[in-house]
Amino acid sequence: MDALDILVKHDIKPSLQRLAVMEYMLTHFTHPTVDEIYSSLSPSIPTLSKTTIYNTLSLFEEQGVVLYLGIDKKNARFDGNTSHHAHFRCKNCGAIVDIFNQKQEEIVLEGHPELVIDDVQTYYTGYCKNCKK
Amino acid sequence: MDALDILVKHDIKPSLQRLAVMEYMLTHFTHPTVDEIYSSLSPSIPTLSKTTIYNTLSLFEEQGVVLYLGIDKKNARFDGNTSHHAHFRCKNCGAIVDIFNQKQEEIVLEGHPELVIDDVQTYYTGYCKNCKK
DNA sequence: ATTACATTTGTAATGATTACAATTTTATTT
DNA sequence: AAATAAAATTGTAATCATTACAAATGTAAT
Ligand SMILES: [Mn+2]
Ligand SMILES: [Mn+2]
Ligand SMILES: [Zn+2]
Ligand SMILES: [Zn+2]
Repeated sequence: MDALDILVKHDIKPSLQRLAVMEYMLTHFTHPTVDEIYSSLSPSIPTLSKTTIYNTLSLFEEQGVVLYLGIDKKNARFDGNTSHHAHFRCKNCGAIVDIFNQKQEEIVLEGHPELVIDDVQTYYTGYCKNCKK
Repeated sequence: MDALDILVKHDIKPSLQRLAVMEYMLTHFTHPTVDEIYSSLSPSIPTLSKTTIYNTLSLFEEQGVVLYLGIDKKNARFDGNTSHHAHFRCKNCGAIVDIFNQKQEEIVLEGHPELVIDDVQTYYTGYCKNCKK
């Protein structure tokens, strides 16, 4: 399913800018920052504004086509993969990698029937292969 | 174990300000922001600076006596309870409550022997008892 | 008492995010 | 097709949490 399909399916009008951002998120699973997305798209869309990236990602998040990740103290991170998975951030190089863990599936919130759970995010922190001494 | 014991045990010199912050964290498990801690302590320590709160929490986090929580987009949150537990944030009222889940204990990172894991944080999001319609 | 070192404080700088009004684009009506 | 209305984009300014830094204060060692 391509960018256009996803936007249409979520009742998001597929403008040039929105399609470009969606396309980017579907081809870059590096959990990019707003700046990274802007820097990458800006050359091909010279009039692009960073505000549009903020607006677009905010809209995408509301509609559930991207995931907001609060794993990075400094910048917001976004994920085009909305399926259930965890994340790992390397304290040294800052890389954020996906963790597809079968046990992850078992994390259900028992003992708290009073809470309505919409979302779960699990963030691991440590050192990646390249950065562990 | 009181505030002084904890600081001494972690090789943190127990200044008046540090003791006050530690004491606060041991009596308020509301996952407070820097501002909340500052506002609460400021009256009794009139010369207190907000920078000291930042410095102190940063030091405490390095020494592992408090936990940094990235569950809130706006402000950093801190937790005086460093034992293994998850957190839930209500989208409406912003309350952050502890989740002590037995299954939580099972979350071990398999299938990624190349990663050195230092920490895991699980953040649930949704609506609390008061806020669900 | 003097000196060195650690901590605290106040202020200024940083920088990501948001607010907002003007402009441009797209859709609807005449 | 022109006019009008609505939606989206853009640029700039404001916000505000956090950090940087140097001066002041407090504490320990000589
Ligand atoms: Mn991911
Ligand atoms: Mn907690
Ligand atoms: Zn790394
Ligand atoms: Zn609530």
